[in-house]
Amino acid sequence: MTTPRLPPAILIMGPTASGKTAAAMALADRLPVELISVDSAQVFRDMDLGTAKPDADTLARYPHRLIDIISPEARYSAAQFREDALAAMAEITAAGKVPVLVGGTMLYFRALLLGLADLPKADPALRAEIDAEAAQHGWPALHAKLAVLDPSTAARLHPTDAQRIQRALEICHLSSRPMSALLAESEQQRPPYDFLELALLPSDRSVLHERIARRFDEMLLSGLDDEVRALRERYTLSLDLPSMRCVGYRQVWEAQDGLYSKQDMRDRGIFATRQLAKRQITWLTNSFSAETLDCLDPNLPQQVFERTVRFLAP
RNA sequence: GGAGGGAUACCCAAGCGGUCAACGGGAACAGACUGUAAAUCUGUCGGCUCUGCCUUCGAAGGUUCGAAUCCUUCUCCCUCCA
Repeated sequence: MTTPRLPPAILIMGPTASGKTAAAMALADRLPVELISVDSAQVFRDMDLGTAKPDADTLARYPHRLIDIISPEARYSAAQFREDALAAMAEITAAGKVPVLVGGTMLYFRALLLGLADLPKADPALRAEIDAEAAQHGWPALHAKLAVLDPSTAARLHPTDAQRIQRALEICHLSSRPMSALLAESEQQRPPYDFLELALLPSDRSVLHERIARRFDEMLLSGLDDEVRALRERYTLSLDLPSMRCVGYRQVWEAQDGLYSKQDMRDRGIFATRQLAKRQITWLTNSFSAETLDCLDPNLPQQVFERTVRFLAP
């Protein structure tokens, strides 16, 4: 007796500038699919150029879920993504279509596939308190505190890893249990879908680097500087907001504040994007048992299409 | 033609007689990662037969026990005066 097949879902994962959107559109052209963006930067409204968001026309023809869903003043999270993505997938599946999740935020893919432990959610006030304490005593002091509350987490964190120390302390305070214990108790919960995991990886990283440089120059040419200016006028933003820490936005902002020249800003923007791509690639190759396609192959969209057809029609 | 300033590892840049294979920063490469992830953090980063040795601080000489650091000449770059 065979168990009924789970509804299919397609994952297109790849570093920045790997041609994910083109691949997704190739599917949308010929198959009954709907697209869900898996991108921690494209969730922000009015951040278009720097996040390489598809333009308005493209989005009208190829609607993407989870793009333009929050203000640049707001914060998103992996847990929120999981919830939103699962809701969207259920809707799409109920409508008889196949969800296609496309993007480059590997933590979100991970959260979706493997689930997240039952941890307390972020508490901005508490984080502000912890930040204030860190400003006064330094992160190593907070790391020492954590070593008392949650020795095993402290042991695996470096004393300067501000973000993780903060999160671990936050969990201790909110749940009065150490993060390590909560994680140990959690079970993996893979959603009820039959996933096709595709990884778009470059066979030659230097070619991807060239592509990133070209694309960043295009962003600058098409007015990234003005976009950041407009954002700063329209919203109450600061450099420590997740939106303004996005690659490109941060560098343009700092150049506007005179921290360095336009030329330096370009270089820094390109380097930061390269680092980003590198981290994405590392995640992809280390964390998912995905089928790899070469994102530098000009036939990539066609390959993704063929692979998907084979998957959907066994 | 004259007067100054500068040449340091892949790049920028500190050092100005010994503790210098040479502070920093960037890049590159590797790694960690559970509600900030386009984030945050770590390691390596001249060569080797690697608790030591060898070759490096524009080039060649010199002074000194000892030089990237002082002197001389040369090459190249910048500024100013003609």
